[in-house]
Amino acid sequence: MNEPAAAEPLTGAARTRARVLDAAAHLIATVGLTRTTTKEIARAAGCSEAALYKHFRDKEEIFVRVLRERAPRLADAVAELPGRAGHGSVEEHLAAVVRVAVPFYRQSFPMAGSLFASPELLAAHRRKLGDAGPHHVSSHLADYLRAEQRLGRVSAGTDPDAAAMLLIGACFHRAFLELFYADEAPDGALRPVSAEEFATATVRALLDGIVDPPGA
Amino acid sequence: MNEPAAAEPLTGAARTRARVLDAAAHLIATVGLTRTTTKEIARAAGCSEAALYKHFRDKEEIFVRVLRERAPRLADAVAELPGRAGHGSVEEHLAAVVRVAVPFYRQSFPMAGSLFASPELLAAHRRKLGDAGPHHVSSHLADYLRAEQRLGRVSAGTDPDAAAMLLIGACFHRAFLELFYADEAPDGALRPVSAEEFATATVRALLDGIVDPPGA
DNA sequence: TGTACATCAGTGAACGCGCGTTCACTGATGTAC
DNA sequence: TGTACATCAGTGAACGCGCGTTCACTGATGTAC
Repeated sequence: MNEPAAAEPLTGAARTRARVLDAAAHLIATVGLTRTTTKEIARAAGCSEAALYKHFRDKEEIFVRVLRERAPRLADAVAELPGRAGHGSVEEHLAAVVRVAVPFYRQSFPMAGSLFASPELLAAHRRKLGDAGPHHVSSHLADYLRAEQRLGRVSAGTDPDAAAMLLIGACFHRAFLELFYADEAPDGALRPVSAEEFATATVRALLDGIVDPPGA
Repeated sequence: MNEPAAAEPLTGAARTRARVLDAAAHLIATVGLTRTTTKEIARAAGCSEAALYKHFRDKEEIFVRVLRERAPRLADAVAELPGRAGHGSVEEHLAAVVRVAVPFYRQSFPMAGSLFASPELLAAHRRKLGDAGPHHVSSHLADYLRAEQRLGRVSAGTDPDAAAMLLIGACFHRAFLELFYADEAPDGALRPVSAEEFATATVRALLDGIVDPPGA
């Protein structure tokens, strides 16, 4: 969430506003943008449709606010990583990224995907992204790898941007596949099946590379 | 395309049908699912709205047929790769995959993303995917890596599924970023900027790994 | 303290618009005899 | 060959529905005096 959860419970008007955003975010994720109508939002938020217009100019503003105030921010979490360079193991840090990133993308995908269903929403959203754009995830991860590289814990020949893109990309694609197949994944569609095994196997593959080094 | 392009030019009814599917596919990719209405499809296809219903039961059937008959099939291209194991270089084969996969995903994303805007469409589509499901891309690539592994050109310790997921994931994420930022990418959002450099740098990072092997 | 007024979150009912769909119909092509 | 009929891709106009939005109004809360 972009705005910190209020310490004291929201009251009155602010509370209704928050319930509307929660309801809209939940509907987008579950029944999709197409069926997230003002009527359904109001019903889920427990207010009248007319009440929506006391808090938001129009329906599009509701969606834009959902994206800005209800989208989780993976980038912030990854941004802390460079500060941890040199402590713990690189492998463990990267596995932690995978464990966070896959559920994050799985949660964000329906909302992000719906953006492509209406490009005007996409444009409105993109312009208002400051340091939370989707490319910041891999670029912060690359920063972390550069820091470890300076410490000699990542090999000098590594391209940090490329390595970060490989890892984040794998998480992104994994999340897509999990969503796409929902509960009816055919055998082998998700390999490995368990999230934990996916994290360790993916990180290992990234660390080791897939060809034997010339000197071996 | 799922169905082979007819050698002889389509005539009469079949031609109209094809134009409707082309028009719908183009609209989804450009203005998004939300604004792909029957009126717009008809206008783009050069026929009346009523004519749509001579060829398709309803609007949903148009979308389903677009997905089945107009979605390019990356999986088929990658499926040929295992047969090439042992010829050419591994690096070059993988770079070729990246060069094909990024534009493929960039083209498919709006359509796939729109699926998440209406889950009923997603379910209808998923059920009718035979061997063209999105997970087949990485699983065919894993098959290729296994073949090279048997030939000793990929190291024995490599996990082919994990390595394939890294590479395909990077392509998938790259395509997403290119679309998301369209023509207004902030500095550093796409690194490297050129598609060719992306292909070579990504493959190199995958081949080499990012930590020095113990014996080095 | 009581009274008068202002503010504002919230409502039920109605509005108009654009959507997907259906209707009765046309005109071209094919076919039987 | 001509005539009668069947088929079917295609049309313009209309339909009803559900959508986003607006309307006049209510009732609770705050405030001035």
